Amino acid sequence: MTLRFHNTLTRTVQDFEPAEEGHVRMYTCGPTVYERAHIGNFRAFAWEDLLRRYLKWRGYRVTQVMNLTDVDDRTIQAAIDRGVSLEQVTAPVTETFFEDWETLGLEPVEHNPRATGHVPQMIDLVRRLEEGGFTYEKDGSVYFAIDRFPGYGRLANIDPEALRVGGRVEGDENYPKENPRDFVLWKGGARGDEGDVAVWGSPWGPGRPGWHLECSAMAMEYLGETLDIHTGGVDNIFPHHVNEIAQSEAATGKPFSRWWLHAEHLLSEGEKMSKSVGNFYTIESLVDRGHRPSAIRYLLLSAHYRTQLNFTLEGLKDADRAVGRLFEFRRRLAETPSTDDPGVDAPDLEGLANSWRESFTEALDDDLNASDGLGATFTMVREANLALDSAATASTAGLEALEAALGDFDAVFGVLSLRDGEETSGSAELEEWVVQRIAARAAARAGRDFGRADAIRDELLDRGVALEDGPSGTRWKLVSKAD
RNA sequence: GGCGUCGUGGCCGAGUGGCUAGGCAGGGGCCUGCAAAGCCCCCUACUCCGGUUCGAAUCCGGACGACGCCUCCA
Repeated sequence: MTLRFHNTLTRTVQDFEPAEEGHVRMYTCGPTVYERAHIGNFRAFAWEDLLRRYLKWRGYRVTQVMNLTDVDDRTIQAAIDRGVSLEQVTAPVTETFFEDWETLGLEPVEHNPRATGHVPQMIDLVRRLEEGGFTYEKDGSVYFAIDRFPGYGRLANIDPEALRVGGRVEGDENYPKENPRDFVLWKGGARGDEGDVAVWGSPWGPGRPGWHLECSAMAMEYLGETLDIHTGGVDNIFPHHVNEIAQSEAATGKPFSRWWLHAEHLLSEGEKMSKSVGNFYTIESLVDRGHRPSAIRYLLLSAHYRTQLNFTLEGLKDADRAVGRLFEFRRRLAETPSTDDPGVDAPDLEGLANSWRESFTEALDDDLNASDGLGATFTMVREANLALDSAATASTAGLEALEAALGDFDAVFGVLSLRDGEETSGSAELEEWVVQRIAARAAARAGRDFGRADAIRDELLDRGVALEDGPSGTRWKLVSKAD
């Protein structure tokens, strides 16, 4: 089968081919850095990371751009409220954003342009639009006239005539538009309330760029005039992406992006996340409560990206167990004695690995069906466990094939590599103490003093250390602190 | 009002016109000094009402319910 994605432009699943063979140019709508991002935001970023990793695993070179919106109404308001500069608002938030990014094991993308660093490019774009006759100016602001762009709203399946005029638009007297459906490219004119928090010079006088403008300008700066894939959350479809298309295609006369992929929202405890309901989480708050990042990442990726996913703390616990199962399996592979004796490998481990790869590829090729891919992986784990139960040793080639399969799985899902870091104690003292207690317990068991042995095991468990007795002795692991 | 998505077993979540998703939880067993880990077995569902069909949870129609967007929220 071929790789295919759901394209919001056509509302159908289409075979995917980048314009340039073997090279995917991808743009991702990034965060507005006015306050710390929450897990809902990270559902989209985690999925985009899965998409990126899968494309790479399929052999494509990926050039991805994710912008940082560091100037908009909210960042400006925050700066005014606190009496600080825009930079003083956005710099710390940007820093925590990338901390969370790293916590979740998201790969760095090729470019993270800031809006404030690309104002000249944005002004250029507005000038092109002006020359093309798509704009009008009023009181130092420049607007895009949507009725001069045929096909406006196609992405969102919106009929421009039917667009309701909301009270919010009428209420913004700072930007009087000819047509309430038009959008601002350049916000100029007198904005006494904003002071000089965010002001750039332009051919139309001092002002600042509109939100939609920045993505088009930065995407074209780094990726050219036509992208292969543009991603974002469903809430961005209208008006943001509709407007990006309008201003980009009006300027260039070329399709702006060949595929538009949109992630559904994350629900929290059954309803939309909000601070008032108290179901609002950040990555940091979850980690502080003892949840493992690998579990958070797994949960965010476990449902198909085009379905609403219900995030619950119980679900997070389930996810933690599921990752643990994969982790245990990989550990078992590493501990299974291997042999090069060709007669030994009665269970066909290489066959299991191969059929996994086939199922996994089929699942992910189908519009990134992550749940199906996970299902295939767990099926391989169960069958391989069963095969290993029936033999004391396994062939080197078979074990290597399974390990390679898990490596491939993790190149895409990235949960085992996160768990690796979480399993180490990080404390030499703890480790030394654990080893001592295990030795003491072994002595008690040898003397058949099981009461004492169990007491030691409980003592370790209180410290978050679980023991497992196996043929080759006792091993230990850290348990989740979350519950 | 307009546009759109969705209703699957205790929970979470794939999928398909007839053939086991998967994870977690629960019950029984094997293993273990007892556990843990692992394996086996069980619990086997598709909101409701019509229709199409040899056969529908899967297609069509309707009802009910949930959710999202409708100018700057991933």
